[in-house]
Amino acid sequence: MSWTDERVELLKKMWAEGQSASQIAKELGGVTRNAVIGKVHRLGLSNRTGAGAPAAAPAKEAKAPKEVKPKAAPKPAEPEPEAKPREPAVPAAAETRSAPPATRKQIIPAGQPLPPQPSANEISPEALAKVSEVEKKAKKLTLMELTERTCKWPVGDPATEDFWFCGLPVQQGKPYCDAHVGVAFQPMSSRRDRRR
DNA sequence: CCCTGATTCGC
DNA sequence: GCGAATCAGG
Repeated sequence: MSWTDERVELLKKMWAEGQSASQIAKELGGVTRNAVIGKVHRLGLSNRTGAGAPAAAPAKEAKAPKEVKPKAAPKPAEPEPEAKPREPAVPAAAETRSAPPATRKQIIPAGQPLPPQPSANEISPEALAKVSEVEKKAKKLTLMELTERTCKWPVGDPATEDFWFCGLPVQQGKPYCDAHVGVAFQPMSSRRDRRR
């Protein structure tokens, strides 16, 4: 596979969207994430400086255990005369980093406080708070978009438009992201069996 | 162990 | 230019 125009464009697009190199590699196919990263660098867009992203470049030096190669390459800045407006067509799949959708309507209606799963009688309020916070950042994936590494925590009512899966990166091994693991796997404290 | 991007360097 | 190997970190 070679870097055709289209492939490069897709690469640029996805990189701009904040996709990881490995994800891009998967999408493109025929390349590894290393290839993607290498290309990204060659294209000179290693900085994912999108909108308002703080480009704090910490000076990290002396990290070459083998050879010190002071790469004195005076590269001031590349304005990149890109006359290509990004189409914000789909607000639903908005990225998380730069455009927080301001006032998000409360996802969980008061009448139906209990989200998905089961009887999480008493989960630490902090965990719950974490969840509701995370849900704002959720990728909001559909069933088909889930992968082995996306949080499969369902949010909302399946019978409604307001239903999606978290989709954030899972905590290694687990089926859920960090926050949802917190409420999914309880310390099994109050798991008292009521005698029936 | 899973992942991330960054860098080097032989090709 | 390309990207595997490696590095450095989460």
